[in-house]
Amino acid sequence: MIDPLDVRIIELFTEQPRIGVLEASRQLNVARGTVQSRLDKLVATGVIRSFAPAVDHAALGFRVTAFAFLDIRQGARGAVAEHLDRIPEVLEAHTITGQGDLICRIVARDNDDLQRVIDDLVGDTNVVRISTVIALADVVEPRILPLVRTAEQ
Amino acid sequence: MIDPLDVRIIELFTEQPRIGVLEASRQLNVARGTVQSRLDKLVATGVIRSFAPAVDHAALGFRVTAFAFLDIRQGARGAVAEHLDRIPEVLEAHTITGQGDLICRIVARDNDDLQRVIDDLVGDTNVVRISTVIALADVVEPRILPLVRTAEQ
DNA sequence: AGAAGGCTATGCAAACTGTATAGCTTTCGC
DNA sequence: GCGAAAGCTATACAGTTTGCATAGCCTTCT
Repeated sequence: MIDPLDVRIIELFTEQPRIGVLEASRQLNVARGTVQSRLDKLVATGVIRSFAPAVDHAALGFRVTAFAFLDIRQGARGAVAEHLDRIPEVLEAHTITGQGDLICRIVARDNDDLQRVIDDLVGDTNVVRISTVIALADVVEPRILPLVRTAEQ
Repeated sequence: MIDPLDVRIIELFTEQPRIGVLEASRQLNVARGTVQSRLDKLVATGVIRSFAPAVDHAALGFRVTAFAFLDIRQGARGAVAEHLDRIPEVLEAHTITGQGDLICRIVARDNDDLQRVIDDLVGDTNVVRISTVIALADVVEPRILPLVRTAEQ
């Protein structure tokens, strides 16, 4: 799937994103064309999804993160999906196994604002029930490099 | 906080990350120095956390995503954090309010592999109980732009 | 053994970046 | 209202990087 050089390339661009292909090739002691073709391949195979800037919602003023579990009316998934899609504070949502039908990651400016967002969520009559937990501290910061290293070879 | 031009810059670099400052300035009809200073400021204020490549764990062979809720022994948060940190399949973890002490996002190659990861999680004696839900479908793909737009001005 | 694939090394024109300067306009505080 | 400060435009230039192409070498697969 990916080899050690791929891993090092991903690590390097994660740690020093503005580095450029040429400088990367110098630091890795490989030819520039190699880095270029490896990068191209990583993008082509979907391993690297994008080089989009990572935006910090906290820096934008949305300091509260919460997870919401929604029970929805049977067969209403599509409608609920549209509803969720219209709420910017919903950063992602998945259907899940087990009790509850959906899990959503939501953000808000503060706890009062979170109430507004939750009210917005339950404003859809297809949402039968909602339970919410607030994320307090990041025990493990969002990361992917350790996984990349285990995927090597 | 951020103004419409900042939003357009973030949008542009999200949609066409390899675009470069010069081409961005052309598309936005502003001077190159403006884009450059705006970008610098967005990075300096932390709104843009990084330009790291976004790695797709599914493309690496980790096709199953799950959320695990851990009950842990009182006062053992630090120990558990270290434990979680050593498991590459734990992509993030937060302490949360309400029942349960931690929520983790974990990935695995398949359902069997998920069992292995869960076994690894419960291998810590400080983990009293764990319940897991598997993410089936992405109802709302991870996103941030809608939120960025609402943060404008 | 031959073919295919991947890496190295090299070359060149075109484009981009970093950095700096000067002028213009808008905004802000007094 | 006025001066100061801040932000944007426009321009300049050297140095660097990119995109693209080519040729040789080595390893792996058939």
